[in-house]
Amino acid sequence: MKSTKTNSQQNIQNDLLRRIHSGEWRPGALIPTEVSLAQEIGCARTTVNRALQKLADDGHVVRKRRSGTRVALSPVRKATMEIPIVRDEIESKGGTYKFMLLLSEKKKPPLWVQVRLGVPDDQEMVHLQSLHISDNHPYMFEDRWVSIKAVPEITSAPLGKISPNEWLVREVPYSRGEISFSSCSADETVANIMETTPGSAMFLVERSTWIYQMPITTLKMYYPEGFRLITKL
Amino acid sequence: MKSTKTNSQQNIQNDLLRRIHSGEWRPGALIPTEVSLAQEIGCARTTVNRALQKLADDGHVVRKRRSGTRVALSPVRKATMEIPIVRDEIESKGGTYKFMLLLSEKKKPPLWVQVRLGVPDDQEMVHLQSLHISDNHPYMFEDRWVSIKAVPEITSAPLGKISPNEWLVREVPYSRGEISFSSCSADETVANIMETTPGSAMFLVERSTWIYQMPITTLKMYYPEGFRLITKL
DNA sequence: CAGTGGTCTAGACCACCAG
DNA sequence: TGGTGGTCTAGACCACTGC
Repeated sequence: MKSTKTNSQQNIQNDLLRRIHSGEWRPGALIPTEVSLAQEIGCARTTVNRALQKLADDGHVVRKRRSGTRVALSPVRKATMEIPIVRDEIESKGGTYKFMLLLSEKKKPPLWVQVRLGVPDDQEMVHLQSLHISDNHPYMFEDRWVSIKAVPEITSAPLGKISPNEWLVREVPYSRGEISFSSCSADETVANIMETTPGSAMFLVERSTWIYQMPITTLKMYYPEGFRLITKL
Repeated sequence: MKSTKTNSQQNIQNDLLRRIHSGEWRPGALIPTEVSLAQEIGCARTTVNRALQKLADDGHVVRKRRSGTRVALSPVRKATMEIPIVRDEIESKGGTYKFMLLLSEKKKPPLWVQVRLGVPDDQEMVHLQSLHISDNHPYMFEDRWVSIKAVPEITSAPLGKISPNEWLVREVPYSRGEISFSSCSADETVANIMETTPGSAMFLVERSTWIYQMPITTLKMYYPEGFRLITKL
């Protein structure tokens, strides 16, 4: 009747979104059932189901058995964001990437590492500090701790040539991770390394990974003020 | 042969993930085709397809027609994070939420608003500043601009009682949004409002929304140092 | 051109839960 | 208990792309 091209899942999804945005279905309102939508559109229920599931994943609708599908009350719920890989990030902006290992030592972990990863205080780890450079300017300072128990090969890895991150990503799989974003003031050490002034507002990304309960690595990444992490909704 | 329970998409997905994490398929390696996996597992190809698509969505594998499915080289690619709704955030921590409107005026937008939203400089907007409070302590400071053209009702909304965010979410649908995270130093105004010291490192969240090319609103949310946004990988 | 993933169909059965 | 979404099956055709 009114269908223009194909009954693709994408078209159906867009159509449903349009009807939500147009106000045809207000927030909280009940949407027709999958069966009736399929009849109206003239496609298989499976196709409608996939479209609605996608909309539910994106937080636009809320689905419940028996009671049906409703337009979400708070459409702003989730955002999928790309985790920046430093080298790609720099090179995609046209910069030249360099990396410098500043420190490599074997040491017992400080308190924040014990807390983040859940490791005992008497187990030695590898402590790495490195600077990521874009066009000869400091771009990000990385302070990393790696579990020797989980990754014994780390002690003989060629970390002068390849960055710890790229080495670990290539060599060590993980099953679970956590990432957090916050702000912090630059202490004197970090300020010196990043060529900024002590007390300036740094953007801090922390990441930890595990392989089935066994801690692998945790790190802090310090970005200078002005760095922005952007994502579409 | 070896299957234990059901051939659910979830089980298959977990099984495939396990085989990736165990090292059976190394990063960059080619995974068997959907057809052969379906045969091996004893299920329909559709089911394998859905499992693999999910893994691709999560960034664990990369799929290409004709060439097949490979284990991703950089398994850390995307993270879906929950966008904090201030009231929920506070109340879920057991705090008491309050909200205070500090400023409400009609004004031509400053440069940063023009840039973020793409609005002309001569079109008046509503400028709102409000403070979100947890247990009588400043929690977040919000600096918002709303397009009168897109939302004429804003001028008569009861913004003393309900927060601008909750009012907009309930009344105005949007089709596109952008959100960004960064750090900044507190200027004197913000420091006073948030009861912190000027120069301290704030965590800044900016959000803008549009409805089909028409700008609706943009805002900056200032969180104090110590605020962390956490997400699982 | 042939083999891979991408997706739609039609039908079926199941799980949940408001009435 | 009946109606809703959740999901699997078997089959089909299409779109892309490396060979």
